[in-house]
Amino acid sequence: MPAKTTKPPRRTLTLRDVSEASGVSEMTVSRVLRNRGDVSTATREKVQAAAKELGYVPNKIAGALASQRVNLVAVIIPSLSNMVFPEVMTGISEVLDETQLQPVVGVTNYKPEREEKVLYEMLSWRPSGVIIAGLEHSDASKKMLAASGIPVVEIMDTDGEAIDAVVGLSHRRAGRKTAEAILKAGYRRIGFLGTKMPLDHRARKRFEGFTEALAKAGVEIADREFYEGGSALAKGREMTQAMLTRTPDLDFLYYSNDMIGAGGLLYCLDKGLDVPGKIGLAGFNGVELLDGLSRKLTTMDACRTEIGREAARIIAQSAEANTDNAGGVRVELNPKLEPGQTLRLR
Amino acid sequence: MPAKTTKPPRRTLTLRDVSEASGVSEMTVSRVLRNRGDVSTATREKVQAAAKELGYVPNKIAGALASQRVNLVAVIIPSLSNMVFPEVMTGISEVLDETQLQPVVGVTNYKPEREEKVLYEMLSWRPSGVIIAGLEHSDASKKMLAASGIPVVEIMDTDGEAIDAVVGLSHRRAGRKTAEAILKAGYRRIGFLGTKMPLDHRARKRFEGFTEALAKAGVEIADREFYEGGSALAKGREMTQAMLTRTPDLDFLYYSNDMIGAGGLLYCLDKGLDVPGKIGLAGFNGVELLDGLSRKLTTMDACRTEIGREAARIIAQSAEANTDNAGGVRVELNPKLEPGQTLRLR
DNA sequence: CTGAAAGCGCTAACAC
DNA sequence: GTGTTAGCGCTTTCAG
Repeated sequence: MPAKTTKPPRRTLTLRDVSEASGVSEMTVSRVLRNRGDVSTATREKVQAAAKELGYVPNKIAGALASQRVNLVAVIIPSLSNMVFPEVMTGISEVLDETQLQPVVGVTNYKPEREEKVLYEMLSWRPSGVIIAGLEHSDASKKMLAASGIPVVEIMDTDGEAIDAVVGLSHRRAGRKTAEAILKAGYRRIGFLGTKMPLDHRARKRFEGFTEALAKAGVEIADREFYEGGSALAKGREMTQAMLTRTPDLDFLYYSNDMIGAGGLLYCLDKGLDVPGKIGLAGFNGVELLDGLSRKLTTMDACRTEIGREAARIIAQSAEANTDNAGGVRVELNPKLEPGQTLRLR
Repeated sequence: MPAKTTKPPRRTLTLRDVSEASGVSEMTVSRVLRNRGDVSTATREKVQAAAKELGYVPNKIAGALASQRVNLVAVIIPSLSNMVFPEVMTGISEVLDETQLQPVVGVTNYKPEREEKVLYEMLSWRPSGVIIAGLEHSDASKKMLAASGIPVVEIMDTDGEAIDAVVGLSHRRAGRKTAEAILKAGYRRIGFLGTKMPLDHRARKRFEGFTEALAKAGVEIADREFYEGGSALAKGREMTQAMLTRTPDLDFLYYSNDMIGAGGLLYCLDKGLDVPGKIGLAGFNGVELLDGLSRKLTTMDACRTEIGREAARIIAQSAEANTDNAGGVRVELNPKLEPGQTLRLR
């Protein structure tokens, strides 16, 4: 048995290996592999054959260091488990697929300190741009973003100060508009059901806009209930039951998202309640997933795919122009209430 | 106006900047920032202060190139929009959060050529390991994985040949067990509803196992229906209606996933059908999201979180040991049918 | 069309 | 405890 040896560092193939295998200089091999500059068809084919034969995969780390270019876009979002962010991702991918850029996602779980860490990690890879959810960030995060020297697009929300570009909608206004529609339909005894998370700023802003619009009409929220964790559908059901038991004379329930709204709807239908006659319901998001429910929930589409697309477009343009910011573009979408079948018509 | 100038290359802060700002050598600054080696508290603090003040973010590209170490784990999955992969991600993150490793996800949309491209891109960043869904890959993909010199864990499925390690379950067996339970409950006129995608190998294997077990009992699928795209809940509803209209004497419907199963269940309940007396239903996955339905769907939990956790553990161990593969570990989970309330008891 | 030389920003390894 | 030196694997630049 041989004496104790230090493990040889594992090695992967390099340009040099392809160069030697093909008898072409490293530089020309590099040109072929990147489709840059003119290379004769003969050498091109020789190189490609050698690379494929060896199973060579270029080392982007070295390439990025040398070229000072990294075609990654950092996408920082709070969660992947509710339906909203995967749709944003779809929009982003759709646009970036047409470019050299690639999205890389980081998930914060709605925690500022995690956001800070994720951001730091991603920035340390020197991406070509950042798409980040929300306008609320820790001071350190803001500083990093400002100092990053790359385009930054904050998405989802427009109620607040942006660092660079923003694409989203006013959740305060969304809450207000929903309240107005509910009042106009004649409902007056209104309950609110939402997430407990104080860090879901957008849900908070919708709630604020909602109560504000009610107040203007002299109406106050008659009851409220908050939840945390678990299956949103089940929670919506439970919360609705609890609330209607406690406050039986409610005639409308506003949910902070469609999933709990759907749970509430199922509960009401199971109980044989007259929806939307006796009691109306509304959610928020426009989750396509729920299209198969017996009755279409009143909601407001958060335009998630469109937000993703637009943010990606802004990044792609800035990257192309090689600017160090996104020029402070501001895109505010203005979603309408989709009446569905759980809000009575007047 | 100044003469036309070439844009100065944008520069971010480097170790050198921190070194100059703190009056400490680059090497020592590097040590402080990585918590490596002994550095006096005095210099440590000087350096940290300078770094924070400048808003310095280290350049991992350079670091990775120099150290030949990249603490990324490539995770390659078909989709983020059904509920299954986000849960796998949860399991992966849970375990990797305890380590230096970071997951980076790539999405293939069930397309082998996309998988190949995503894999190539990810391998070009020289990750510490790969977690990839399924056992079916293009030859080129298999070659790349084999040549990568890093641990590879294939997840979800165990019906086939693995490249290195595998963590999953036998979908063929899952289909078989479901069929056996259905037969045992006395159902005989059975319909199948699933995705059209020929590339969802796991759904295909469940179907194969299912029909195989039925055949053994002399039973044949009485009707079948496949869908593509759109809201799964809505599709489940539509397909169920179509099938029950076409073949009214069916007494059981097996769905290839819980979402369409839920759509079917909603349809049956809306129609006032006697579930599970007159007609039984079963899905696959154990989607927690659906817990709030009026009746709990019979299903089989695919152990998604556990699969993610186990795969991550294997990668973490291999990375720690600095081996160039995962040692061909094989973990096969064995989920049981969860009877729920849409399968009649005998 | 092809090649040679000079780094990119950091860290390993070793000296002091 | 701290500094010095030599690359990591590629691309940029410039010369043929």
